[in-house]
Amino acid sequence: MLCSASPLPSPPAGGTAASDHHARLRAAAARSDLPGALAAFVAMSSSAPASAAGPVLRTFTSLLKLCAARSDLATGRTVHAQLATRGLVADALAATALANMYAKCRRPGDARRVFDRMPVRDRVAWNALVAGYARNGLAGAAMEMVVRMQEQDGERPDSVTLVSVLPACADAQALGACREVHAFAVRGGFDELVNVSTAILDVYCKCGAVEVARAVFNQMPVKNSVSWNAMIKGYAENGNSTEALALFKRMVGEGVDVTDVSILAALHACGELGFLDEGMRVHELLVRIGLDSNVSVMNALITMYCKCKRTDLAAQVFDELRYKTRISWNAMILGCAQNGRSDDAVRLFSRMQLENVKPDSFTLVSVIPALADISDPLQARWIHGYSIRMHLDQDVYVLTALIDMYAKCGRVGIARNLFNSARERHVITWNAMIHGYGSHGFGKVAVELFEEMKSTGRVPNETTFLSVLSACSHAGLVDEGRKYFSSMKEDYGLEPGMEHYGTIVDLLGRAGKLDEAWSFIQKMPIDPGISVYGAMLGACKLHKNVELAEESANRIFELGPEEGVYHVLLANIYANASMWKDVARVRTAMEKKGLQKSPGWSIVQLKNEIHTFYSGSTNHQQAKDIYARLAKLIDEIKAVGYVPDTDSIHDVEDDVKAQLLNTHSEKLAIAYGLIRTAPGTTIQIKKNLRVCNDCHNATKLISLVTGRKIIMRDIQRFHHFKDGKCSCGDYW
DNA sequence: GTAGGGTTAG
Repeated sequence: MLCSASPLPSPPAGGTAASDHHARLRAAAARSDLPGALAAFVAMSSSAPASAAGPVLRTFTSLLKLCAARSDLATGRTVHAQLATRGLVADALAATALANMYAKCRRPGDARRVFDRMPVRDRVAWNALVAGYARNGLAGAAMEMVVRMQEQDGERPDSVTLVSVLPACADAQALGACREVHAFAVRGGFDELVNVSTAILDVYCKCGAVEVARAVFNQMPVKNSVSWNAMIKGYAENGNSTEALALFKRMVGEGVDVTDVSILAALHACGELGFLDEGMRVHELLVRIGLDSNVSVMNALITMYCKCKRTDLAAQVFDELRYKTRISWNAMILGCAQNGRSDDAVRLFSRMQLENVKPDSFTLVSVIPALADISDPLQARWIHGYSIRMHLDQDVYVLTALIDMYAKCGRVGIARNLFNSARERHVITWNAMIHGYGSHGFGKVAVELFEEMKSTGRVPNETTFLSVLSACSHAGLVDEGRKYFSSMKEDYGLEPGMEHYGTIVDLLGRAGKLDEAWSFIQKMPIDPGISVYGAMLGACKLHKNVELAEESANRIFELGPEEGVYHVLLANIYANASMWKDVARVRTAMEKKGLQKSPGWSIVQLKNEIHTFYSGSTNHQQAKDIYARLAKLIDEIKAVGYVPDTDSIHDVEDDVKAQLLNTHSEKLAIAYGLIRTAPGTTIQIKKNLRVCNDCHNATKLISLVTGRKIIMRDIQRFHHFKDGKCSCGDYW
């Protein structure tokens, strides 16, 4: 059964046809022309007797190599069958090529079967199996094979073995195994080889030991582009984009060949750091070295510009891209969505479909948040149906985005149904659902879900805690919130971040425990940021505490906020206490710093249209009807006890104050919603700021006198108004 | 016949 590869069998007399086929096959294989090679192969096999004039082993192996490169399992199997009829499958060369083919076609089990039938296995065969397991995610098996090749066959691993098994160590996050391989490589002198040392430093990076990797890198006698790239990438992936970029610049400076991979890593780092100028320099460089024809590089360039908040520059690159891949579209859509350009994201998504580019889960995960932001229930339902038609609705990423979207469209019930029907749930899926409940004020349900999550063995992360803490805050669950905050570090070893501290201040502050909130801030192990003092300031407004408000505001102003909201908050707190001089002082300071208060707007969502209202806006087509309806509405709610809350307005007479209040954007939006919808229809409003006290109060009464349910999404959370009450329990 | 770095995600 054993067949030797050499000497080459000579063609039988008159077998010119067979050798012609053979020559054709060799030529096709050399051109990487698999169909051509296969055609010649089949012709040759049928025209010549299998025994004598059959193709020589080398043609088999080169054909198998081609199949492996193209993951063409069907052709690979044909070749396997031909080898079998000739009794060649036990040959070391053929079997190794076969095992390799199966491994590259994602059939490690078949690779193993071929391997097991080999009567004698040499080091190359072992190596092929190790590499096969490693590349198919079977890290444990790959490492085990390295042990067995030594124990079973007495084969010493060589450099190929090491380079093959190292990615498996990374996969398994096996730092210990990596150290072992490293030690072995040093003992055998393999670390002199650039590819071995590069693979070692790469695995150290992937196991989080970047500094060890750097030591290996520094000691390498010879480095090439791949070594530099692995090290740069290592820094970038371990959150050290600064060092990644520095190393990239050194690479350029030392004249090392910059490749597409180096550029990809550099762009990634620039994006992470938001370094637009550096990013543009990399852009120039990549054009100079002709990498602007490389789509992957251009896609990374789009992402870099988006991360630097320059969707305009990204769009320019995108538009000028001659060959766009699906990833180009995905990167651009995501960039728009993450820069608040939800409409553009949705428009691009439509264009993508017009141009017949098939979306994938990445596309949906990018466009669904944009639709969540737009909050149009009709479009929400449409994208859900679309995800189902594309068979992507059970993809965890997509599903999680859908849950989040439904919650943001005010449909927590649908979100929960999706959550329940999920075949697979990641931590983030739980987070989205918990956050959904919290934002709607269902703090108790959020807490129950959190408990269920823990009891089913899921490990919460920082975001889970943020969601559950914020849920507690919005529902006034102070004790639970305190408990979870300490559990974070004690039970899960998670270090609270600025946002967690801010949420606890919010929790305590809303509940009126201002002193406790203040001393909590004083004891923080990290320097409190604007968000923390901002939460404190909000609580001071709610509970009318001027003294602590001033303290908090002063800290905020020292930190240099970019928005005028904090000045406005402080001015309102002074106004409430009738401290008019202070009001004027804060206003002047705000103007001096050139800070502005963003104008408030509300949108009302009708069946398939969205209408935006600004405070006092009169440019709507039906403005007259709207103001008339609103006036009537105010009379109706006054009859059930509405008293305008003019606290937040000053400098003008009382009747003007009431007038100003009555033209708040949310009231206009509600009035329009009432005009345009049938009795009993739920009205859905979205507001860009926090809803004001007076509008909150008025909306409660409007829900009472009209018998309508009103769902209002403000910047903080959702309010469900029904029968004169709000789901937030007046606690927001 | 086996082999190092690699674009988009909640």
